[in-house]
Amino acid sequence: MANADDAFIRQSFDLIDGLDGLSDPLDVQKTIFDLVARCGFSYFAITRLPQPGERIGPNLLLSVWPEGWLSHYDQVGHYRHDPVVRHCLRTTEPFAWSEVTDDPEATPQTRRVMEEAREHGMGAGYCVPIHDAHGFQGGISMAGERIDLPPRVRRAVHLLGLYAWSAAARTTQQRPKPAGRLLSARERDVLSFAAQGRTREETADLLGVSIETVSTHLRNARSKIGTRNTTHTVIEALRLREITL
Amino acid sequence: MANADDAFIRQSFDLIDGLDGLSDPLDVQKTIFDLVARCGFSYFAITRLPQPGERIGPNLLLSVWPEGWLSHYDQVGHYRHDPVVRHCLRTTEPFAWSEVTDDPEATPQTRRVMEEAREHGMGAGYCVPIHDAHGFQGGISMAGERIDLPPRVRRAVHLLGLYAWSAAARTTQQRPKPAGRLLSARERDVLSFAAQGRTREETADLLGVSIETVSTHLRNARSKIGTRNTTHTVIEALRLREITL
DNA sequence: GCCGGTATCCCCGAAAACCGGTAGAGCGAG
DNA sequence: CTCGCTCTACCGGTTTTCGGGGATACCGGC
Repeated sequence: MANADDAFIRQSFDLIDGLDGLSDPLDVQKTIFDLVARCGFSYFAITRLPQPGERIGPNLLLSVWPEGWLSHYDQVGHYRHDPVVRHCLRTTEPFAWSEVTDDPEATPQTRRVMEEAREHGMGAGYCVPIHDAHGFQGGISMAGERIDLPPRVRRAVHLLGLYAWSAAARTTQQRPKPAGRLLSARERDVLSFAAQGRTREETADLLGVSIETVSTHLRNARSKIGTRNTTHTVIEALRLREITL
Repeated sequence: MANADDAFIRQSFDLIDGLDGLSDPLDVQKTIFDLVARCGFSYFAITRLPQPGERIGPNLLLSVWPEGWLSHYDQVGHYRHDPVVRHCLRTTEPFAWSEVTDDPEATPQTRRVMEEAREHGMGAGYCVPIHDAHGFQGGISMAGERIDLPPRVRRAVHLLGLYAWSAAARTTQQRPKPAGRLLSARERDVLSFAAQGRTREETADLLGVSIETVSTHLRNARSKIGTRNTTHTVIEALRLREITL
């Protein structure tokens, strides 16, 4: 049995090396599904974290998922109560669904999500949360009637999930990489002053420009980084090392 | 050779399973060092991300690191220019130091960090960035005169890094959590949300209190820390380690 | 020469944050 | 049992920021 496990691990590692070369998302999907199927899973899904109010549907990167379950899931709004999603926000380590269903503070809605999943042929599952420099980003879930993963296979699945995510993200979305510096010198200036608690007016005086100019710089910085207000922008700019204290 | 690699992978997986049982940080350190030494590394360090303005020193969790290099690193303020740290903010995948030193926009300071590292016996290194639900948290670096990691060994090291981090964080932090003695718990809550770009109204909803209460907390936090507005307060609270990202 | 990015400036209405004062309930320490 | 702190909540008025339009000018690259 241990030999079978090691064989699986070897295969996983080979597959991970192979993922880099793929450019068609369907190839990635097929490759991953072949492997998770060998662990006894019938389904898998790689998904981004939906924005508040958004549905899961448009955020699915790759999936082999029960017919109807996804639309039902979105329709009912299960996302907000899904204990698996909740747990992803708390941990970086992969976990079996069964580990989170006996949550002490489980609500009726929470229980309902899991019951209905079972009715769709997903009585058990395993989830790998994905985090990056900006926090929780999504996850990869595998599901079937029942699962039985030996510890070392779990590790391999963990690693597989991480690279599957990268491959899925890479092949399904063509995003212009802001390789170099994201912000202009002036934008960094105004954010530095903002970090010191300066108002736009003060910053304008200190830089010798008008308050509208400062506002424009702040606005452009917001839209570049994709933040919601100045505070958020300053924090993110700090994290991106665009500014220092 | 492939057999040696597989043997290493098996060992790594066994070690990962064993980490859970350890409670003494020195055991963790010894176990990890034994393994990384087998890959040809002479040093390793597991470190948290320092808060802005802080030094690396107090944030090292576990390390076997060249004498003098750390203090020099802190003294010179290398941290702010270290290309390895910079790269950790952009990627979740492990990388060799050599991959980031030929950065097109390398500054003289950046180059100096790497040159001085080489003089301390660390001509090459490999780094596994660590991210959790709150973003970039730290990393584990391995270094030596020269490295040569076959792809599958890299994967194993990646996984090892993730679990080594967990074990290091678990065993080393005896947390006097009331570290934040200046602000109240609620004040820290509202500042954390503010750091995420939430409005007072959103924060009020999320905390289940009225918007006036949130305003009061923000006001009190401002007057306690002596800051000028919310942005300033968040930045200072971060520096004071009252909140984390 | 055109285009994209940058830097500058302008306007205006809506939304949010700030300010200062007030105040009851709860709780733990002295 | 006070005293102090926290958490909660409200009010009215002022200041600041946000959002979405504009505009002009410079510069560098294809």
